[in-house]
Amino acid sequence: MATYTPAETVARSGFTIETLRYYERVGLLYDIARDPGGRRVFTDRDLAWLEILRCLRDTGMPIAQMQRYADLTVNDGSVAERLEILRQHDEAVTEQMAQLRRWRRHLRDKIAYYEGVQDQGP
Amino acid sequence: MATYTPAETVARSGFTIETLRYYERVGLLYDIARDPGGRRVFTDRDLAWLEILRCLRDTGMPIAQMQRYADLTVNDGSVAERLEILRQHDEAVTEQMAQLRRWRRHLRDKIAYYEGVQDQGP
DNA sequence: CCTTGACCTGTAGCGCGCTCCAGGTTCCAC
DNA sequence: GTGGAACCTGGAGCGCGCTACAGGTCAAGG
Repeated sequence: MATYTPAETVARSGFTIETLRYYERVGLLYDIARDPGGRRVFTDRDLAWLEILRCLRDTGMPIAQMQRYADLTVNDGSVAERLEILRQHDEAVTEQMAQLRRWRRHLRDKIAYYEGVQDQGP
Repeated sequence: MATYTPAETVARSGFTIETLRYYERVGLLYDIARDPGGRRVFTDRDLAWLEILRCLRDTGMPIAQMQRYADLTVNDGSVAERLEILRQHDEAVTEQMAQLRRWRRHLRDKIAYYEGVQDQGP
């Protein structure tokens, strides 16, 4: 199984090393291996998990809920509850997108208004 | 012209009174009238402006940029620059929506995977 | 060897966007 | 005219999600 140094993991995950350490501390990363010198050794499994974290984070899931999800995953918790979390989040993301669409319409109306003002000159 | 008490403004704008006071303090609200007792009196113009602020805020514009926009608006600043800000923000919102769409696809793949796992039973 | 730089742990601090006092006024209903 | 709610100002505090030390270890190149 391929392994990755912290620097490689930073490059591949897009998280900073500080964020990775922070995530490990707060329980979003678990069982991260160490080499004999004490340095972190990341695996493909870890990178896959980091991608999930990035997905959840970048779609606005709070850390507390990510912790819940992480806990269910590491402790072989209920698949049903994991599904529940993901489905609810999917709904939240959909709602977020709808909201953004509505506001963008607003924004574009405003832009059109200013374009009209501009055309009429000062 | 219709006027509104702080409580009415809270109800109509969706901001808390604390947020309204904060926005006034940092320069996002300007020339808010006072009644003889010193209380704020909001007008339709203020409510319209609050809706713009809500649009910008809820689509992720940082306060510093809202301040720039507010400054241009209150001081009759360049319409071209206001347009520039709004257009850039429109692009940012569009990018944000595209990102969300991509992540949602991811999320749904994950959900489908768990549904498969669940069907196979324990 | 010695330097250099990536990495470690533990802990403190920060920036953003509010949010919450403290201590006081004003208004309205009774 | 009294009680209570709504409001005021000024300033401190908070929650989130990192981010930045301090002080040290380890590994590789010259």
